[in-house]
Amino acid sequence: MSERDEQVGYDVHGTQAKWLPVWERLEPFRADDAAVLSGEREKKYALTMFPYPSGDLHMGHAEVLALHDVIARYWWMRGYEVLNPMGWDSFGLPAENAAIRNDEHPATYTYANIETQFTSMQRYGLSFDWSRRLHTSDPEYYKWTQWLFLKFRERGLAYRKNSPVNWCPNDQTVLANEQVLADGTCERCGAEVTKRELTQWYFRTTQYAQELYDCLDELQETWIGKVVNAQRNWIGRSEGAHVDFELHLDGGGTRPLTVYTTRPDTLFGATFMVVAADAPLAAEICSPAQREAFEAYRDQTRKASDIDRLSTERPKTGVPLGVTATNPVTGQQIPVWASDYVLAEYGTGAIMAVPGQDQRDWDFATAYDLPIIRTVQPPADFDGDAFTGTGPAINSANEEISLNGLDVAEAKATIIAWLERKGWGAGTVNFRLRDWLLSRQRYWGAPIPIIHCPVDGEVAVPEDQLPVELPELRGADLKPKGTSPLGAATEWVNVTCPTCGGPATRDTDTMDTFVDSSWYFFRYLSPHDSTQAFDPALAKAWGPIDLYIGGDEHAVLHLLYARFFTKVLRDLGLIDWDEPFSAYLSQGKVINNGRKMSKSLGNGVSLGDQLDAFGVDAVRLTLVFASPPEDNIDWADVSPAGSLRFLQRAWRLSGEVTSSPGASFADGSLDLRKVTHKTVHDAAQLVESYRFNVLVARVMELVNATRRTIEAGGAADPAVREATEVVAQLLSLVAPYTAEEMWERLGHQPTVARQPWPTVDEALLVEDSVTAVVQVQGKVRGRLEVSPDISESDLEAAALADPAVQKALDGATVRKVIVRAPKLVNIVIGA
RNA sequence: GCGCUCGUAGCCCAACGGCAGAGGCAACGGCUUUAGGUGCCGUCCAGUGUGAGUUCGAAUCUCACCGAGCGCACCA
Repeated sequence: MSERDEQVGYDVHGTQAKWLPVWERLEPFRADDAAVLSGEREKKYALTMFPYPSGDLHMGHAEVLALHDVIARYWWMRGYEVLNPMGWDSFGLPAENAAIRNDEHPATYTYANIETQFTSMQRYGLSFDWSRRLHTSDPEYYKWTQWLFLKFRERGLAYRKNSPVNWCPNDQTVLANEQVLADGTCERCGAEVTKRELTQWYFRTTQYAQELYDCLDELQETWIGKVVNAQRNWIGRSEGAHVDFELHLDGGGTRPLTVYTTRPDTLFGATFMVVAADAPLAAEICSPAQREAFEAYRDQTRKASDIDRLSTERPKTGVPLGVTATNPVTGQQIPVWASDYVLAEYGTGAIMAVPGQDQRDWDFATAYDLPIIRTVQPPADFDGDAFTGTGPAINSANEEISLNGLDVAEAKATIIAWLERKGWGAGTVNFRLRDWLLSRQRYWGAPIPIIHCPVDGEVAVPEDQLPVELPELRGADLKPKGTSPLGAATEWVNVTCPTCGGPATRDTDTMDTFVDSSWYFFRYLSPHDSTQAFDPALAKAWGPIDLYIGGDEHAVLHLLYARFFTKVLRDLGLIDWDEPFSAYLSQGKVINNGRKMSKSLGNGVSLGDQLDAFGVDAVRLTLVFASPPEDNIDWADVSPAGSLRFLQRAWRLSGEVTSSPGASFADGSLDLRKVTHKTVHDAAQLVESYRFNVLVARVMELVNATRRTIEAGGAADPAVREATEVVAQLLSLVAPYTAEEMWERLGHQPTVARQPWPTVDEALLVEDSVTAVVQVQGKVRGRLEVSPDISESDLEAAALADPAVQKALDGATVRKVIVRAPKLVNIVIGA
């Protein structure tokens, strides 16, 4: 016992040491599948993002775990059967880099850190069902990651293609689009990402683009808005049209050149075309005369990094391809150019350029002196370049069709219908979302279960041979060399083809670790099942997840991938719901002095130190109380010492209650009982709307009210016992050790956390009297104590009779009286 | 440039369209204490970023602007 503990009487660390083993023995939070399968109890599935084992837990973990635990514990108290599992996302690069540094196996680092984090989580007093613990790097787990990959491939949702891909020169591996930040750097290490042409595995996420987009509407209400918004932006749905131009090749002959445009209404203003310089199409159609210039330009653009390329400040450059195309509405021959401002991977990799209505095309046209035709009438005072606003169409007619005078929306519909009739185009929808590149040239991940055979090509590893386990490599074997380290394990690589029995080789890439985490919440359902990835009956019973809590950094990455996996699993017939996370809440960051905590700034706060100094409960309380969950917490603004003081005040109550357990609360004093029941009533609403910080404030009020009653000589009042028991119960959501200790001191058995939610006596929620405010012209001029069920006419009469109100009225004419019984009267005066 | 979210006491944050303050931190004062710390009691502090609008009434709804955070961005 520290000196401080001795003086205040509350032994923080002793209390922790006392209850932790009791809870381990009682296992109060084990989820009962049978109760849910039988329908005996309603289910709740609480999930928080599982951590990567990169060392011990830090403040960020502490926050999300504390928030998450409030809701899980609340559900238990409300009588639900709660599935609240935890595991580790344990494949990934840090372990591999540590293994190289220390000349060891990545598993050494990984599993040591898992044990450290597990111990810390246990001490942190969380309501996890530890019997469902999993690690994605266990062969028992990644066997099913591989199995799912094969299922996806059977449906054509996993495929290999050659394409320019994002390459991180530091991590020596390819990256998915989602892992490259907006500034062209690696999401993981910050290195500048370059491009490489490689044959890689992809998941066909684009096949689900429309559904992933549409379902966001139903998530709008229950997900935090900015995440839905981020996903909408990332999927990037746009409506437009495909338009076919006839391309005249240099050697004679024609071929169609299809473009995607969101502005088909401006087709009459298309004065040239641009093909992405790095698209194969550009090389195919380039005339011999322009070939040399084109190739020089193309090679130069390939060398440019994304950082340069993405700069919108950069002047437009390009080279003519020496061919022309026919504008289908004007019949004009327009030149075809190659440029790097058109992206090969978006749309068809070619555009119709309408400089009159598109600033990029305008810039290009002015740089190369190409014609500009306006097809939308700008306002008289418009003095910009391209006019991208709406207005009537102009210069847009031929013998067959005229758009002139139509507004943009009408013109679009008209021209699309016409193009469709002519067979020259069609309205279409396009997405920014690309397929998910899942291959990685690193060791510590799930091997891709494919065998390459010179005879049979790509062959799936037969299901009964899964998992394809990682070969034993360590230390220098794992050094990045631009190709997968697995390639060096020749005994592992060289196999016989499952189809023809001839010599063949394994695929040497591993899967992106985001694949592992895209389905872990299914594995929690039956984590020890060796016969299937998960039990569909349990998925039906427990799913979908009722609340998912995690960090914003996964707003598009993990959350989008997990949604994609869920939809595919549904189409595989394994589940019957469409979205994995019914509600999503993102927690803010824990910062210090306005800055992100970091070693270089020297402003890091050690979770372990805080726990040692103030105890688990005070740290948890501080994190929950500091702000709404999604706001950042600045550790400089909060007071764990203040939290500890409050816990001590609450704890002290439990020692001063002199009535016996089981005392009839009905005999207690009404004033305190009303506060108690109102607090319980409001607490439920506060938890369900995730306003945990306000919940804590309300418990503080209840403690204050109870203290006042005791000071007034009410220690034996049953209302004091009732209030203190409620404090213990509500506090168990946030400060489980203190709550359990209070519960015991009040004469009860553990665990307080599994006590049913206190019953609210509705009669106690009704006030005897309320203060009605009387306003004159919206300004408060008087107050009346009235019965809560006073009639509107009585209240109006009382208000008008009030001397203070009479004075304020000063004989003026009452024009109108608004009565909102029992709380408010507003008197409107004047002519 | 487009989009989403948010601006309330010195600070963190509350407030079904109806009295701007629930709770906490900090500060200050008192009591307790040899002292510091702890504890208890009390005090101080804003008219809600700015400007319009809707309304009997706006922190709350609408619009514009300013500022902050986040997402997307040469995506045609």
